Amino acid sequence: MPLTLEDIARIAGTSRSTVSRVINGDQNVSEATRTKVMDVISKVNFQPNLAARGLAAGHTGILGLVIPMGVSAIFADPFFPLLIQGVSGQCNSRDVSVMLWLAEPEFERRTINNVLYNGLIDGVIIASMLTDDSLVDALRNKSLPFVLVGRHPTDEHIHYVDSDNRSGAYQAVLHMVRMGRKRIACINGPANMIAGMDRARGYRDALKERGISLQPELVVEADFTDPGGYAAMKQLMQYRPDAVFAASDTMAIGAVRAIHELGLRVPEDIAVVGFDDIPMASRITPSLTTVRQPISRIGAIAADTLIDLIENPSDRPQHIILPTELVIRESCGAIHPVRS
Amino acid sequence: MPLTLEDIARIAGTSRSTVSRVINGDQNVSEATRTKVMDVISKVNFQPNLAARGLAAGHTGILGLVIPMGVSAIFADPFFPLLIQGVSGQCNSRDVSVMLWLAEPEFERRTINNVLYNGLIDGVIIASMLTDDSLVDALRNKSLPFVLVGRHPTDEHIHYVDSDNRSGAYQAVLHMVRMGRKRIACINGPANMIAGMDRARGYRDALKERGISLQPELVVEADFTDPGGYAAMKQLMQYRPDAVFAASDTMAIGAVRAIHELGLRVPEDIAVVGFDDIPMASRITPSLTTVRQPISRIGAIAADTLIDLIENPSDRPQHIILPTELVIRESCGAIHPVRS
DNA sequence: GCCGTTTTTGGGAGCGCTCTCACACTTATA
DNA sequence: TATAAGTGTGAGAGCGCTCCCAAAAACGGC
Repeated sequence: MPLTLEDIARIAGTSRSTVSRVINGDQNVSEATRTKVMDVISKVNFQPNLAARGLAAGHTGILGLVIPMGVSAIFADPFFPLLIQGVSGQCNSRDVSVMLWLAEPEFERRTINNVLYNGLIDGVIIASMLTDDSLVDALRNKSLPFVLVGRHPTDEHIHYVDSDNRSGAYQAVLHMVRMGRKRIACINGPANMIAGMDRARGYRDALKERGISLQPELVVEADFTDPGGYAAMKQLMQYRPDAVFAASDTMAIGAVRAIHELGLRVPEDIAVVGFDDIPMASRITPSLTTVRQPISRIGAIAADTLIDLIENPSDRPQHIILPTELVIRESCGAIHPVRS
Repeated sequence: MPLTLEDIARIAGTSRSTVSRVINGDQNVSEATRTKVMDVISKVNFQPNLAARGLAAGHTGILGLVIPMGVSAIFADPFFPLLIQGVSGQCNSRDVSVMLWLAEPEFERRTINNVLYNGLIDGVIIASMLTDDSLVDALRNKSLPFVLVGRHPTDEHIHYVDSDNRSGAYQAVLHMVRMGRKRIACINGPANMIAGMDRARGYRDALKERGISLQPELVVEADFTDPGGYAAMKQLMQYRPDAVFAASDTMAIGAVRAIHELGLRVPEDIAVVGFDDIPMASRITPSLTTVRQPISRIGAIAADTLIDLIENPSDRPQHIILPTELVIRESCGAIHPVRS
């Protein structure tokens, strides 16, 4: 049977209130009492009951992390694991616990209610990234603090953390233009994901800036998976691209496989640039030029932002965009000169 | 301000107790009262406060999932994501929430206390797989129900779910023997991980059964990562193996890269078999023969076992070993005949 | 030493729920 | 018709904590 505050108080020869003060770091406790109570606490390894604390205090020190599992394949991508890691790490050092919801579509309705109203969660991080997420809509009308991973396309009042997808894609495509590529294709993410939209925008901006007209047939939409990238590339081949920008490394790797299968070479025949810089990117042959985004840091900052927000609800909307970085390797033809 | 049971009772014209009965599915409520209360609940979208419920009932309907993050690289492997997915899915359908702890070493002490004593968690799934995990030791002396993912090497009273690592490795190695390989190397996992030990045992058993003497220099230990497999393979090459069994696909892929880099062919010169059947296994060239283990199912079954255990603490120790399956592809030379 | 302050402490109320118990009311049994 | 045995309901206590308030102790300045 676990001990209670009252038990500790009895052993330490003081009162429940004082023990509570010691645990919560209240200043108004004499040094003598504090050390005595601390001794008892560590001797019996006391841990206050969080349910009781949550009930009495009105907050629990737990934060929710909601990840959509619509495509279960999405977990094959290292994005979510890294995000979870970032969130969890930051929460650990801020003394906050993480509750994870992998929101499967059929449970979504229940998930929403659980997240919003059960009183266990002080706030929530939503890793949705859909342009029209019903969870986000539901949260907007509630008082529960929340932070989005991935910017919100319209509502300026929503806090979010994202990486600079547009600029990353822009740099990547610009680089290929500079390398002399003329027919640069784009394997885009799904249209209902904001990151996909932003990367497509960067692609278009780069072409436009260089006065290259956009060829609609050179842009195809895929689902961020390897097979998706593979299929998209096969489809693109008929239009004879000499370069391709894929909105994720996973798709880029699929695209490279498709290119090789048709007997063409990367980068000599077709240059390939991905997005994310997953570990695999540097290991495939040829190694993949890609746009690095700090996924784990996004998670950490989202957690930080949310915790600040919970402690200080009056904060102005936080819109944090982390920089991306073009990592040049072999697949874009910049390192090894073209052996045509 | 969220509503309480009392509010619902007032609106429905009944008492707090009756509303509580309706919510918890008590039989002794008249049909009329039940529907009336249900109507109110769904109309105002009432969600009972879980902290209060936890405090009053002594359990919360939350289960912990502890994952060691010692090696952060471990998350590059799809194992944990799939495990999380399995646990989470099963918990969703059993109406239980999941609290995730990525236990970083420096926080481990705190994690242990949080998990064991904070009163929020009804039970915990430990995905440790170390042969000597201090968390497991700590839990053994406590009354908190827990289930291990990965069998426990010594204590028969501990509940666990695991896949049949020994048999999987045994089948894999036996297969290579049958294909005529004479010098079969083994890239093993770390010695302090039980899965690594079991797979090494399967390797040894297969050799022994076929009367092949174990060559110690053909067995090296790596860390389940791709670079680890790559380095291990480089080291093995001096002993001229004609086949290699890697204890994970990730290591196998690293090994294949090492082999190719030295100008040798897979499977013609060296056959390779991995373990796990990650999605990448079927996509690399040559496609990887591997041992499939049902990771997501392990997670689901662990969750199920734990929930049963919480509801019925008197259960006898559950030791569930799920079967593994050899998936034959190109890298072992069984599909395409050896072009020597 | 006395009075006003400040620091430290203890007790009470109450967070929103569950669970036990007692009471009212119905139905079956003798 | 009286008694036993359900069925449905409400009130009360209490889960372990925080927070507020008032009392006690310690401190300072005259």
